[in-house]
Amino acid sequence: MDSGTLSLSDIDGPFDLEVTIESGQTYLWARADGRTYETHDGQSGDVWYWTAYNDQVIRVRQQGTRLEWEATDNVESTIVDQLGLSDDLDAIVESAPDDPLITEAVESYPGLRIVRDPFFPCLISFICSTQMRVPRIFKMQQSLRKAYGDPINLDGRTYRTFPKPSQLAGATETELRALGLGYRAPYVRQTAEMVASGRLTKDIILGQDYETARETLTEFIGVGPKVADCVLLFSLGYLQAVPLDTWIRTAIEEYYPGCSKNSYAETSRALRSRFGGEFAGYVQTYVFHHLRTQS
DNA sequence: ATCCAGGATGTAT
DNA sequence: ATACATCATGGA
Repeated sequence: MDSGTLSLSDIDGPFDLEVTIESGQTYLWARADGRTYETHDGQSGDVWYWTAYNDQVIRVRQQGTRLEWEATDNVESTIVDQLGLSDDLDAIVESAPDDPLITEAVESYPGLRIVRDPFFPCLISFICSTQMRVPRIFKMQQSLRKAYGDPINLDGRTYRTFPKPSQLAGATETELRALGLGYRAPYVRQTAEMVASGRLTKDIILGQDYETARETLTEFIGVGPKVADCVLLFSLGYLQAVPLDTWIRTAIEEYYPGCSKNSYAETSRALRSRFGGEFAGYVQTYVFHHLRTQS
């Protein structure tokens, strides 16, 4: 086991571990206290969160300006990357458009950062997210770990890694339905096969501009434009991506009716521009979380 | 019981 | 290209 502490006073802008992990942008971190996802008890200062993938377990907890970690290896750079700690959040917030909804959303959740989940787990989790409530999406990912992941030990406790592409490709549709995936079961299996085959990789997508990358991602089964945007934003660092989900579409109707166009691509362009362009995905995530926690 | 959830796919036009 | 029905599951 390895461990260490990251000083959060060295990064640009604030950081809040709880709101970052529990704002519905990642379904790959779990609270070590076993409490339900989205508890929002505001007392997560002592709560460890864990994630596991690629034979690696990571535990983190925040205490003020200290981010403690324990892991199977030295994961400092991984944590900095996955939790968006190298983003200049002060500059991003400063550059956000100045309208009432955005300002209120951004000011309500200081330290909310965009995560960079590992590609395959992010892809699978958002394929599972369609027509599904947030807490259940999280439970589905935990079920996939239990059924297909590898047990891995850290400091006397056993965790399960998120399954690798080959592990999920070997699942049957019947098995996946038994885990409660419903009609998403064949999507998950087929997409896992595609990733395992290596004919469409993360690096190919990363070499493409934003809109091309979104089109390419929809080649995966069960991935439409919205899920593609989520993967681009929450895994691949396309911070201009604005996933158009039901919450954001409602916000468009109420606050930005002019952005409502006849296609996903056009509406996306309009809202992306309205949300400031380069970091529109950040704005989208603040607004999404704000709308969801207000009602 | 009926409705709905961070939508995508298949089919018909 | 665009419109529409259909797709499981569990919680309210």
